[in-house]
Amino acid sequence: MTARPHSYVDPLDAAFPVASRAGEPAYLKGLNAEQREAVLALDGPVLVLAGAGTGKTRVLTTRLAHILATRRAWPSQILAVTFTNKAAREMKERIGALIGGTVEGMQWLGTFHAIGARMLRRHAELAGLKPNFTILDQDDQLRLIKQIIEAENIDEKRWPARTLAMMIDGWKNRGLQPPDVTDGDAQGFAFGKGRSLYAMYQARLKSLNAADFGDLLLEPIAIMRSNREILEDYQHRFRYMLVDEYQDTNVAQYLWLRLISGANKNLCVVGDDDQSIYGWRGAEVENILRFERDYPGAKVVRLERNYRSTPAILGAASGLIAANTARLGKTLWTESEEQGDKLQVKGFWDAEEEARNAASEAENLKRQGTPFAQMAVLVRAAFQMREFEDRFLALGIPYRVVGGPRFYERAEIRDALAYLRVIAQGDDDLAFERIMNKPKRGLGDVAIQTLHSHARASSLPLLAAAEELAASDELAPRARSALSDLAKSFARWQQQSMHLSHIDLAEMVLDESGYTDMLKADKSPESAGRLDNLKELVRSMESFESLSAFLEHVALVMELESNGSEDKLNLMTLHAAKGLEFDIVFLPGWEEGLFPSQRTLDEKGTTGLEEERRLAYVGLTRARKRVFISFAANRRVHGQWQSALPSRFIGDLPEAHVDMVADEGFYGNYGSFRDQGGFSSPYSSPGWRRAQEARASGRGTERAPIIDVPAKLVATADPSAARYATGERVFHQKFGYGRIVSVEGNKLLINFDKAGSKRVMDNFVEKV
DNA sequence: CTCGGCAGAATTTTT
DNA sequence: TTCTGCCGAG
Repeated sequence: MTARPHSYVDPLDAAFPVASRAGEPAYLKGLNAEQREAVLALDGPVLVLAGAGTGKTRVLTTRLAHILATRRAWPSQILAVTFTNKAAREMKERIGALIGGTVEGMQWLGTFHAIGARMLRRHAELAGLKPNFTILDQDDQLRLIKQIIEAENIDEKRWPARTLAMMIDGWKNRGLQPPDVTDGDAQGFAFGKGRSLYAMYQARLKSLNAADFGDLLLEPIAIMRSNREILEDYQHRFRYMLVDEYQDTNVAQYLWLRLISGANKNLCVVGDDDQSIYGWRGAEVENILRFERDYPGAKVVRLERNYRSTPAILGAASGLIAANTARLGKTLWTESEEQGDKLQVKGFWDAEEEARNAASEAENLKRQGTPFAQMAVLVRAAFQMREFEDRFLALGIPYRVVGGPRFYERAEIRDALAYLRVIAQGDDDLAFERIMNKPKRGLGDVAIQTLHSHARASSLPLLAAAEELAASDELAPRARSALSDLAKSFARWQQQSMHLSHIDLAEMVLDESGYTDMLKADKSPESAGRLDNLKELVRSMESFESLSAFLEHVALVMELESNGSEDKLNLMTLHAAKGLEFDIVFLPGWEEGLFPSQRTLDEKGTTGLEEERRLAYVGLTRARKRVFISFAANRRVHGQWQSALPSRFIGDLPEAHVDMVADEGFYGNYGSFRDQGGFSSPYSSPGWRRAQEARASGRGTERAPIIDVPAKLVATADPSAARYATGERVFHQKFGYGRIVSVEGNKLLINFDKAGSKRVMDNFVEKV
C-alpha cells in the first residue's frame, strides 16, 4: 500500500461510525437498480452509459462516497477527473453532503488540466521547467506564436498565427510532440514549416518558463513514459479512478488515463456517446465507443431511466438521435404517465419575429407561474443572441447570458493580471510586454524592439533588460525615462509585495501604474464597467492566501463564481447548455445552413452532421416540460439577407410528438407542403427544391421585405411616473451613453452614441 | 508615437 | 453589420 499522506485525519470516522458493518448505508437509498449497480461495481473497469437526465452526477458522487465510506481507499488515493471546474466543484460539494461535512484530502479531484498542472509542477524539471512555471492562456499563446512567425519572416497574412495555433493545439490534443508530427501534417503550414515552428514554440515556452493548456497533459505523458518510477508511483497511488464526460476525452487525455490506470484497472468512466459535441475540439467519440475493447472484461451499466423530461420530449429526442449511426444505443424511458405537451415547431418570417414570439411566449409562461430562471433560449451560434437580447431589453424581461465573454478574458482583467504576474515573477516576459505601454507611456515599437534585442543579447528577462537599458543611452531620452520609471515601479512593487497583502498590493499597483486613471479618463461607454470589473477582481482575491495562489487559480479557472440567484431568463449556446436543465427550452434557428451548420457539413461531412444532431439532442433533453422549436425564413448574416429552409432535424422528429404550427404561411404554404409528405424530409420536396435552386442562382439572396408588425405597445403610460425627459443624457449597461429622443410611459426611445437608436425600458438606464 | 480611417473577416470554445 | 488589425498621416 502506498504511503499515506502526512498526518491525514479521517473525517469518515465521525461520519460513518458503522458504515461498513451495519446493513445498507443511507446514501444508497433511493437509487434504482442500475444506479446502484454502477455505484457498487468497484472492482475492475466499468463503463457507465448515462443518458441525459438519468442521475449521472448522483451516481458519480455516491460511488465516491461509497469508496470512502467502505474504506476502500483514502481520499488521496482516488483520482476523479472532470472537464469543467463547475463539475469538479459540484462533485466536491455533493460528496461532502453525502458523507457529512467537507472531504479533506481529495487532492486529485479536479479537471484534467488542474490535475495535469499539479503533476507537472511536481516534476517540472523533467520537462525543462521550474515548478513555478506560468500557465499561458490562448491569448498569450497566440501572441507568442505570432512573434515566432514574424521572427521567421513568414507572411502572417498568408499564414495566420491563428491557424498555426489551432494546428499546434490539434497536435497536442492528439498527444504529439514536435518529432511525432507527420510530414503530411507539417505540410499544412507555410510549406512544411509547421513542425519546426511547433518545435520553436515549445523551446520558447521553456525559455519563458511557461506551459500552455495542452502541455499540462502532454508533458505529464512524456514524463511518465520516460520515467518508470514516476509512472509506477502514480499507478500505485490511485486505487480508484473515475472520469466524467468520457465521451469528450481527446487522444492526449486518453493516453494520460491509460498510462495512469496501468496495472490497476479500477477505472470507472461515465459518459454518453449521444452527447459528444466537442469533436471539433479534439474529442474522440471513439474513446467511449471502444472502451470495452480497451479494457477487456469491463462491466457496462446503462442508465436509461430518465427523471427529467416528459415522454413527449424523450420520444422526440430519441427519434431524432436514432438517425445517427455511430452510437452505442440507449433508449431513454420514464415512468411518467402524462405524455406532456407536444413540442411546438413554428416558422417565422425573420429572426426578429422569431425572438418576438419567444419573448411573448416566455411572458405568458411567467404569468402562469414559471420563473424566468426556469426558461432558456439555446442557440447554435452566439450571433443569434442579438435579436433575443434586443427583444428582452425592449420588453424588460430580465435575462442572463451564460458563458459569454469570461471574466478573466476581459482585456482590463488581463492587463491587471499581467501587472501582478510580473510582480510575482519578474521573468514573465509575455505579461511584461502586455502592459509595458499600457497605459501609454511613450514606449512604442522602437523601444520594444530595442528592449527585445537587448534582452536576447544579454539573455535576460525583459524586466531586467529594461533596467539595464534604462541605465544606458541607447534609447531616446523620453523612452529612456519612461522605461526607467517603469522598471523602478516594478522594483518598488516587488519590494512591497513582501510586506503588503496581495489585495492592498493589487490596489496600489492599479493606482500607481496609472491604469485606473487611464480608465477614468476614458469617456467610452464601457470604461465604467471596466472599473467595476477591476474592483470585482480585487474583491475576488480575498479568498486566496497569496498572490501566487490567486494567479494559479486564475490560470486554470477562467470563470468567476456567478451570483445568479435572481429570476432571469437564460440565454446561451447549445454547447454551454450541456449539463443544465430547465422547465422550458426555446430552440430557435433550426434552419439548414445554420443548424446543422453548413461549415461543419462542408468540413466534416456525415461525422459533422451527426455531431450537429447530437447537439440538437442535447438541446431537446435540457427540457423538463416544454420545448419550442422555431426557424426563420430570412435571416441577416453579416449584414446580408439570406433565406433558408427549415432544418432537416425537424424532419427527424417523430410526428407524434410534434405540433407543427404552420399558420404563418411562409415558403408559399407550409401546410400543403406537409400534405405532400414533406414532413419527414422537408428538404426533398419539389417545392423546396425550387426554393433552393432559386437561392443557388442568387435570386434568393435578394433583400426580403420585412413584415412590419406594429409593436404591441402596452399603454402602461402614467405620465406622472415618467422619470425621464426628452433630451436627457442616460447610460445603459449594454448600449452605453445616449440621449433620450422620446418618452412613452416607461419606454424610452434613445439615440445611443455608439449603438444607434433603440427602444428600451426606463429601468435599464440611469441618468448621467 | 499616436490616432484615425479602411479593408477583410466573421461557428461552437469545458481548460 | 460589426469588430479587428494594419497602415499612413500628424
